[in-house]
Amino acid sequence: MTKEKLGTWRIDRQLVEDISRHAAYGRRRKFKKNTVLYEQGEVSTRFYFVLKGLVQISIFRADGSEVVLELMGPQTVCGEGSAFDGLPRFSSAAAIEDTEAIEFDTTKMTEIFRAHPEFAALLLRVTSLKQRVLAVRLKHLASREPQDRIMELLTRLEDMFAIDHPRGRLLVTYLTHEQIATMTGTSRVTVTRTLQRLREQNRIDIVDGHILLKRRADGG
Amino acid sequence: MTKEKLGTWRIDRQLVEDISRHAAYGRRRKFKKNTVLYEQGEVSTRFYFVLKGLVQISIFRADGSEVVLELMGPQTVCGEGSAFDGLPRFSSAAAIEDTEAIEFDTTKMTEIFRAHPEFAALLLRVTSLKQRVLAVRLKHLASREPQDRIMELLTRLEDMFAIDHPRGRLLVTYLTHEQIATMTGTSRVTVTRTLQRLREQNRIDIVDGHILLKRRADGG
DNA sequence: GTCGGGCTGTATCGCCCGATACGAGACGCT
DNA sequence: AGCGTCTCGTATCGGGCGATACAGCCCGAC
Repeated sequence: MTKEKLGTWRIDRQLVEDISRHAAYGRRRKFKKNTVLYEQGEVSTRFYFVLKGLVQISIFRADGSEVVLELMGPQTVCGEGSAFDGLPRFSSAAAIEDTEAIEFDTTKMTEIFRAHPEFAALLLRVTSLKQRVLAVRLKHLASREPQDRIMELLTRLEDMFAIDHPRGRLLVTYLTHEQIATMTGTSRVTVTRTLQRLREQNRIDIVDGHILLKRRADGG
Repeated sequence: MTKEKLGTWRIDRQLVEDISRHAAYGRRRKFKKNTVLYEQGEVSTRFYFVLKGLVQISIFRADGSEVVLELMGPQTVCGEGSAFDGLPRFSSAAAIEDTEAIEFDTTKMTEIFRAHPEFAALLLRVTSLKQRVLAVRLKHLASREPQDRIMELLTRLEDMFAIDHPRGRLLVTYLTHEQIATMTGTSRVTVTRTLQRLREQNRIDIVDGHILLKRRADGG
């Protein structure tokens, strides 16, 4: 249970059901651990609805360094951005666990939309949600303070993956400091230092290796 | 001509024509300078296709500081993110010039999509393009180096708004150092210093107040 | 057990950014 | 001309982050 690998993204149950209902427009595919779904730079009209496993979405910078955008777990959509705007992939997707996904192709989408306009609305909701998360991340990354950057990630994970705990909310997702560093654009050492500082500020705690976001602003 | 206020966003001509063709689904509205199109936090199903003027999209952080996402000039779309996912606006939009726009409402969209599936595909292209730009910005904001952050903005503006010049590409858009600072999450002083450094590195030049991106890797 | 690898916690050092302040120049207004 | 406003350039100072290095720990492999 502890340290089970989970994603950093989730969509609401209704949306998942709605997408699943349209699964027939795509085809089921399997990706072995450490294989690539798509690669930054290539042009493709395909996108994916992850059913099982874990897919790491990352952007490689000109100097070769990697920025991890998300870890997409089951019931998430990825690759739809570049599939719909027709431009080269701006990110790479690699299965870091054995993965199953439904692969959709946008080339026939206009026809599908005519018969099933609700599927179009659905996809618009998904791309809009992604736009939102990216914008919110950007808001925090605009700050140069590591604490802002890291807390943004933690609160986002709280929204998606936390369970209740007597002293607050416990993050089910397990991430190493190294992973947090690549997702927040800081160094590993700074992540350690910052988490330490947050503990001193009584805002978080570590329980069995997992991060606990303490309830705030209550006399305790 | 110099210092005319322009936006920081543009979409290709074909996309503009396609959207204009569907203008009948919305209604024309005017916004006076310094009025608000929508505000962060509110729930709304409306989005806008700007025809004339200039709209500043910004996110306000918890401490009150402002991160400017974009300046949307004519022939750009804004507000579609929150209009389609149904969640509170993650950004605010304010007309900083007298502005005319077509206001669309998403509530009747499923019906429209049935008759005009190409309109759905169009909107998906637009949201996907926004997702792309946000992701690319994120890639650079992940770096803590002001030079990366600022160069990202400049090259993006180059793609959208530069004209040819004997020594490189001249940015038509005029931005004060202060504006660049709020868009890149740095301080005004650092923008000045960084641009100075870029001039010393012979990567940019200032021509008549406008930034010139010098041609690179050519013996000069 | 023993070894090795991955992760976390610290320490030191250098550097660069942010905060702050002030002056110069451009421009508009009266 | 005189004034105010906006912008850019530059200086000082303090702090904190990145780079680097190393120690302790856990855990799995053998």
